[in-house]
Amino acid sequence: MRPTVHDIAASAGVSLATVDRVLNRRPGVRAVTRAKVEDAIETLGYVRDVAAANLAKSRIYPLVFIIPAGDNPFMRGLEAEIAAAGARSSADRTRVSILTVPAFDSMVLVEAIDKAVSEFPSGIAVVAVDAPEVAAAIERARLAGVPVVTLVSDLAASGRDHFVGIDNIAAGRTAGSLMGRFLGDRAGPVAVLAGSMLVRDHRERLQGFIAAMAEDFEPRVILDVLEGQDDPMLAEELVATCFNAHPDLAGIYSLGAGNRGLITAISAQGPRGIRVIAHELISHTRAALKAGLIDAVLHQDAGHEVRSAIRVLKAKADGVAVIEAQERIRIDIFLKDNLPLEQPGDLPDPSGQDD
Amino acid sequence: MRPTVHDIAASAGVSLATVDRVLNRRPGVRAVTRAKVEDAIETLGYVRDVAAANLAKSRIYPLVFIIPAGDNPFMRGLEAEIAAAGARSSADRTRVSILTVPAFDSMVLVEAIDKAVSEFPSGIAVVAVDAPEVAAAIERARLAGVPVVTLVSDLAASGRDHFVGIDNIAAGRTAGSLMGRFLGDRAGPVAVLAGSMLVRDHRERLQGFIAAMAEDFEPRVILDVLEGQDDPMLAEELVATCFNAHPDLAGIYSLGAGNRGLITAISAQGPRGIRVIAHELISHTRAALKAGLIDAVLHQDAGHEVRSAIRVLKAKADGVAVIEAQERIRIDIFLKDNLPLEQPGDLPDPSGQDD
DNA sequence: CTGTTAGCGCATTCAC
DNA sequence: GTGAATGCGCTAACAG
Repeated sequence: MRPTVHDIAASAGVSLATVDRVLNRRPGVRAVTRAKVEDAIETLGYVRDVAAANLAKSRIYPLVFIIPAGDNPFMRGLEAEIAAAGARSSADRTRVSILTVPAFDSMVLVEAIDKAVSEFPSGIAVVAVDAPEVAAAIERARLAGVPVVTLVSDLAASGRDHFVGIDNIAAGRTAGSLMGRFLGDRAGPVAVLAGSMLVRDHRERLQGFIAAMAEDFEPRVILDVLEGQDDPMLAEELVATCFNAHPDLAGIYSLGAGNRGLITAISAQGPRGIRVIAHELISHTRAALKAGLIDAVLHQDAGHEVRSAIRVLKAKADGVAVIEAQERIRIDIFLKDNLPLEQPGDLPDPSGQDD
Repeated sequence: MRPTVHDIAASAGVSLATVDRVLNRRPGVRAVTRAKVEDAIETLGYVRDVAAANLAKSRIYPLVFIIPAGDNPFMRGLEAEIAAAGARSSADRTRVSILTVPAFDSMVLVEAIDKAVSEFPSGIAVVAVDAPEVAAAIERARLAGVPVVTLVSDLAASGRDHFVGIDNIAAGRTAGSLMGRFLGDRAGPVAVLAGSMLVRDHRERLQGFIAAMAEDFEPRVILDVLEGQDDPMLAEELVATCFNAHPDLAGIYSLGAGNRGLITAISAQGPRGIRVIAHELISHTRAALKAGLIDAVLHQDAGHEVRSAIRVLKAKADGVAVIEAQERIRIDIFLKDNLPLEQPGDLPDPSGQDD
């Protein structure tokens, strides 16, 4: 039987209240008494029953997720996963709320963070915008004692407690490595379609892609990056123009969220054997993968990210350790041959817009 | 505030004990009373607090893992992950024990299952051997009310509650798809190195590989499968012989656990530009990936599998639902560019033997 | 500074 | 058939 507070109280010759005080590092205990108790804890190998503690405290963990608004399907899928976690929240004593803010607007994001902090939640998960004022806001949250994790897009300089997301440089390298192997001896330049070079994820993916292509394969021209602003119309136009300008185009790496435009442009060209690698498995990319229009899709599992963020925030709030391996978000690689079954709640595309 | 048993007792005009009886479907309640209570449960939207219930019951979940003995590094890594979960077991009210049995010996496995069942654990996870007597043993376990999940290797006919592992046909298809793309226009046959065709996982991977190669790419000779019995010496010999017999060999798919022999044989050949795809990320395959001797490694995350098995068994024991998406074991694809950081406890290779 | 007591939500004796 | 009382391991008033 595991030792309980009673056991350590008896062993140390004190009362439950005193044991509780040292367990929870509360003041009002003499150093000697404290030492006796800590000794007993040590020798008995006591570990606190968190479930019982939470029961006694009637503790719930209010958690705030701050994510970009807009019709980016990945973000909407993320939101759906957060909502799904919220529906399960009674089981894990958690209460999650979602704040959506205009994408890429650091000032509004700062306001949202400050507002969230003012309500003293147990933790905040935020899709960060790469700006100093945001880092400062996160810093304020931490000073207020509110754990913060960055989600999907990191902001290391902020001193956030943890980052929940993939290694985007590695993702770019992976795309480059696959592209190099897929192309083999085939000549011709490679195009890169991004959303915006102002976003850290996109920059890092590009950086990794270029590095891997350069290090491991024969020299190959990589065309100037096309910035589609994650807008399907613009992306389609850019890609179509690129096709015309480079009839010998060998491959395309789409590292952002402009995939519907990309797919439209590729379809319009007919089969030219161009190798295509894109990011995020959503309905459009899934269909294109099946149809052979896209060769591979790199992906991050939004459900995993949300569950991980919740586990990590709870752990930080309780000051306990997490299982590192469980919180590592994988760079999933999907070919048409290892597609997971489509599930009802999976990354919906509610607006019928694009990604 | 969530409704509690008190609320529903008050609402139904009965006592706590009666509420408890209908909650736990115990006899001794009149139909009318039961109806009243169920009504209150329904209208108040009561959901039981499992943590509190477990506290009251002082419940722990004894879980038994039955896995193959021997020096297969994947299995030893699996064992390490089970042990790691055991070390954390106090947190989740779980107590895991490990039974190792000789590999591929169905009779001993049956004995182990029956023995485990006789101690009435909360659940059993077993790396199944594909044999009818094993299916029968699993069936007996379920009749005894003990939930069973198959781990890594399935046995669907057994009526197990759940399978924790990857889709091996999809894994084979994925390997085939990658191989086809990696080879491109390059001519030459492809070899397949397996452990044994008596094992279901290996059969399924081969089947998927051949199907994908045939469906999606130009016709290509796939040589007769080499059965290395997961023995490094034999595997090396078979691969070396194959190299000599087929100077134009274009690729090798290693779908079993004979990778050290494979790697030795490839190294001995010097660079011939042969495309190699293997299974399971362990120290040898990791090194070979970095060195460029292997192009890609398909992998299943043993840590995830163990944690999933525990979650599923607990859920089955409590008769509650699992989060499907969380329990789907991915076919991880590793290139040298997306290798996870090597962690101390990761898939050790304790015996210095092989895989 | 330290101890006593009640209670978190639920399960389980025992009476009635 | 049903209810009252006690306790699981822990925290939080409130006394002293």
